[in-house]
Amino acid sequence: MIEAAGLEPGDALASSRELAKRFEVTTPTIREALRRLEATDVIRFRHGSGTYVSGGVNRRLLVNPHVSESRSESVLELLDARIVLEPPVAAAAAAQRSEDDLQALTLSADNALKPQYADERPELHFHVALAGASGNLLLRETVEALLQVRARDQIEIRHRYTDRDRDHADHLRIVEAVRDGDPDAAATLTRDHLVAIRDAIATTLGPEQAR
Amino acid sequence: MIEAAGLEPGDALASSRELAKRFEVTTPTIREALRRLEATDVIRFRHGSGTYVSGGVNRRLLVNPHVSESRSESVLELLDARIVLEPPVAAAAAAQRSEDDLQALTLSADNALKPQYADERPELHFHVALAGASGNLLLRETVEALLQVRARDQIEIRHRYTDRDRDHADHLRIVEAVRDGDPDAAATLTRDHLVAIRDAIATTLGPEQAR
DNA sequence: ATTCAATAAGTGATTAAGTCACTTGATGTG
DNA sequence: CACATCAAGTGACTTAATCACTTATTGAAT
Repeated sequence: MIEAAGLEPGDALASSRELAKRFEVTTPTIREALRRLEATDVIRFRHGSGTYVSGGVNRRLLVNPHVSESRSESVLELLDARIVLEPPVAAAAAAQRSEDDLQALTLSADNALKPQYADERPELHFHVALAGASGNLLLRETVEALLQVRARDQIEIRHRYTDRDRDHADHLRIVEAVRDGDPDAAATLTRDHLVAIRDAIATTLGPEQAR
Repeated sequence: MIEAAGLEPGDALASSRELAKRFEVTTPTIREALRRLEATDVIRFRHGSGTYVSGGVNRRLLVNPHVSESRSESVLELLDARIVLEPPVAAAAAAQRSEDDLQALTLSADNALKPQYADERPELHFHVALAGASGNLLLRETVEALLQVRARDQIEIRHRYTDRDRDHADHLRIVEAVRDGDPDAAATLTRDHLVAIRDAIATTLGPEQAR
């Protein structure tokens, strides 16, 4: 129904009672269906207000909200994965980038200085914008999903361990490489950037957790 | 509760009625909670039998089951993404592989000839096993998730367009490179392998959809 | 002794009608 | 014009059932 009506994030759904009538079931049954959609962030409930379409409608990859962090491994595992995956994405961006992508990239590089927005507006996150510049939506979504893994830790890291000026400088260098259409440089700079973050965290956590 | 009890995939949960008592809510409310868990494949219902823990408990990345394929892009987008992401994963596997990984890899390379199992037992899928050999669980999960995107199409492709003998030969060469601990070769062979599949599909679909 | 159909208990699926909690915009007052 | 009040609409949840399905047990026929 959301698709047929062409609803976009922010739009309101009909009320549970209306939906129940329309689909000829009772409200508890409708709620079960809606709860499933809620779990994958397709919709969101706002008590007393209504049910609204959320960002998940356009997101194919997502992080399982029901897997607790205690069940998953260290933050370093995540950064290791990013070190493997993101450099080639940066290279693809350098090979494919359009004018619009470059603009969005520059914008997000500046926004990196105020990380509080990045959590709500993923498109402003530098690494997401970088993946977006590859022109492949799925790559962008993959990076976006990875950044949601252990999101709490990642925010913590950005706020505490990261040298923001250095981060910004790194980002600008990557943007330059992408603008120049230099895939190798983009990949190398991205790798170095992530390795630096990884090392900073590894030393902070102490050598015993560094694998 | 699943975590606290240490339940694993296949284990049964208490009945809705029991859960309702235990959490001091009524069954419709319990059902809403369970539906959320169902949406991310943490549990699965079997009418008349019970509710069982499913594979999603250990899966951090997953494909949104509520985003229809019509809303997403072409299969080629997916293969392009895999061509970017999987070669470096193969390289990481060549750098890190353990004896166990190599054994699992060889096993899955043989199983590639009977693709029907791959859909139910992801660990037997060659590309998943390859990512697993990197030693990084998150990389494995990422590849696993990508293979779930447009799963129907991918099965179709494996069954119709793929030259199984050639596939198998490609896989064996990749295994060799990983065994030799040669990251560059592993990456190149993986890229070539995926590009070959991409090209086969692109020509089948016709040039008009090849971007 | 074995096989197999009937059965009963347990489980998920859904209904029905209602109450409570919260949000929001309209209303009216100071 | 600012601000408290109110009412309608919405999600959240309850209660007490019934229906549909699975499964292990039972018991009769082979």
